[in-house]
Amino acid sequence: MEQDEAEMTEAQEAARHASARTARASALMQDYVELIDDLLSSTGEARPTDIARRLGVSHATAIKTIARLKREGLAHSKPYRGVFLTAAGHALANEVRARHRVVVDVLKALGVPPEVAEIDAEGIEHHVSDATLAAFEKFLGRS
Amino acid sequence: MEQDEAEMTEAQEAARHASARTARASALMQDYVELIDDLLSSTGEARPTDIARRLGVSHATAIKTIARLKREGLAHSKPYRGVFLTAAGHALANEVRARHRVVVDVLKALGVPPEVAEIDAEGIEHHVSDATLAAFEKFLGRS
DNA sequence: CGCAAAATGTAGGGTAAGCTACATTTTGTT
DNA sequence: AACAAAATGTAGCTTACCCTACATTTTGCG
Repeated sequence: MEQDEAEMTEAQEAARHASARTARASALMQDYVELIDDLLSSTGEARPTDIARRLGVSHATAIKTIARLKREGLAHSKPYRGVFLTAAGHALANEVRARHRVVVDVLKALGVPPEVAEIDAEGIEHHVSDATLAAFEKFLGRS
Repeated sequence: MEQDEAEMTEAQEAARHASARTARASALMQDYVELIDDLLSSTGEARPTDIARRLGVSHATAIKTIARLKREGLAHSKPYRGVFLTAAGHALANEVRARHRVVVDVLKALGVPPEVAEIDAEGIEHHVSDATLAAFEKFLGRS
């Protein structure tokens, strides 16, 4: 019994870490999709160079990651023609942006300075599950 | 002017992303240190196999990461003799644990179910800056 | 138009973190 | 003491993400 419980806890902890690893792995994809969506709606085009500059990486890195986005069906592009999102990519962008906004708002509501809230939200948002997001929304609604 | 402001915003965004990347990179080290500290205080020893099982990775992966901890001055060990933390490692573990607890408490205070709070905190805690942590503590203190 | 600058793409290298498979050492049991 | 099982360590492979350096294509301007 005790052993069963101990193993259960251990398995749960392993699952927690696995979950965090998965979130870390998809965080970059989400950042790219969100940024591409921003660029498309604000300037009409998303060029690798702009993406790279906004993310603070070299354009070579951006191009490689964009290739991965394409492989995963989130974006498409033709050489020298800018990047566009697929329906899946666009949907993901919307989800991510909504989550981002809620996280920033919650942080600010808790007294975190706005600039700091923006910075921290960038990392936090990728680890906020649906259940937590729902709680955040409820909290904001009645605060 | 407008250009300066635009560049400023762009640089800030790049910095935000750089910051998130750094946090992601150190998250794993923190997880290891926290876990090793837990194992040492609860069972008196931290063996690679136990660490691997608790993190949900193969023992080979755990051993490689422990080698990195040693390289970074956070831990030390001799072959077949378990892992121990340096003073720096121990200090980091305490910091990380405190942050973890505060994050879990804040999530719960916001209405996130306890089990979910534990899971999400595992990822979130690594992105909580000192300023945000301070705000969280203040919030908990008066809630 | 033609040419230089900007953007894009490609090649190749580094580190980190994961894995499986195999080798070695230690532990524990008979 | 000897042997099997468990733990530990090593080797080698994969993928991701970052970089610099170089090649190619497009763009824009004189």
